[in-house]
Amino acid sequence: MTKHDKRDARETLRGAGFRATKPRLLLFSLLEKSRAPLPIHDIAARLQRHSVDQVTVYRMIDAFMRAGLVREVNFQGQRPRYELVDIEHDHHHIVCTKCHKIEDFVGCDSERLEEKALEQSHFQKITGHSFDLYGLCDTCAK
Amino acid sequence: MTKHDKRDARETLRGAGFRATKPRLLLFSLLEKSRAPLPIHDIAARLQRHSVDQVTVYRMIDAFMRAGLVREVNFQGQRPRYELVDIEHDHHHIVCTKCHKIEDFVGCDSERLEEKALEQSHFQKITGHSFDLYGLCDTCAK
DNA sequence: GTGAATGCAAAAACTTTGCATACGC
DNA sequence: GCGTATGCAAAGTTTTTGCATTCAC
Repeated sequence: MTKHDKRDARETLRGAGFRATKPRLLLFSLLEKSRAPLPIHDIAARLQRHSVDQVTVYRMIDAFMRAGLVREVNFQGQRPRYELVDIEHDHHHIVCTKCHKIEDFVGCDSERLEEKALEQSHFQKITGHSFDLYGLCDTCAK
Repeated sequence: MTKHDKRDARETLRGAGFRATKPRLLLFSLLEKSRAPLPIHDIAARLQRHSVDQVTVYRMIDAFMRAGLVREVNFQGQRPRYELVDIEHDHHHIVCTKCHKIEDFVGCDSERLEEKALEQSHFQKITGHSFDLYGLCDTCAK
């Protein structure tokens, strides 16, 4: 993590009305470095080395979600995972059903489907969506 | 639940290699009648009136999932829900972010997206997908 | 200095496991 | 009758709550 990243994290936190505490900066850094969304368990395990309590992880994730900094992702048969929200690089996930490897992909044009759904349902407005694929990665398909 | 339904449930269970026990028939009936997928908590609460234990609910759901009779559905910030698999009437869900009402919609042509994802990723094969919408229902949008 | 945020302890909620009994076949 | 499936008890996990202390501002 570079100085630049650290300053960004600080600013983002402050901007969202948070104090830039050590546990929060560590969580930010961890999520930034992680290629895949992480479950609470993993986050807590890694931050424990820095004396951050599990309870603090729950509270930080909750606060970040409310502030729109973090997003929850749910995969079949797994506990919820969390990742930083990156508006400019929206993406979806593809999960290997065998080894649970996760990769990203972009280009889910859900607009058409949202329209369809509005016609079919008693809903007025769509505010979000989730779209995930399951399959076999190179290694597991062999 | 009609006699006809009951016979169907029996046959489906037997066909999947299960004994048609009272708790299983009750679970089947409950899921059949339910318009939305149900969380364990709800299922257990309703079957408790018929002296079915919570542990049995966990075990039945697990067994039915392995057998492909039941599918798990995950919504943001909620515990997993379960619904009967109905191959002929595949559908997706639209969830109200305010009152948590759930409706179905059909017509998610994911083939194109699956192709795109395969090109972008190191995956060989897509075996499934999940697609859910979030929004405001008629009542909550007012 | 002040109040938001944290750590620690404890409680609550959720899920799994073990085993004796019941019941579908 | 045989063996799967269940209920009950108990253990194991995960998540939430309370409160005194710490630390960012």
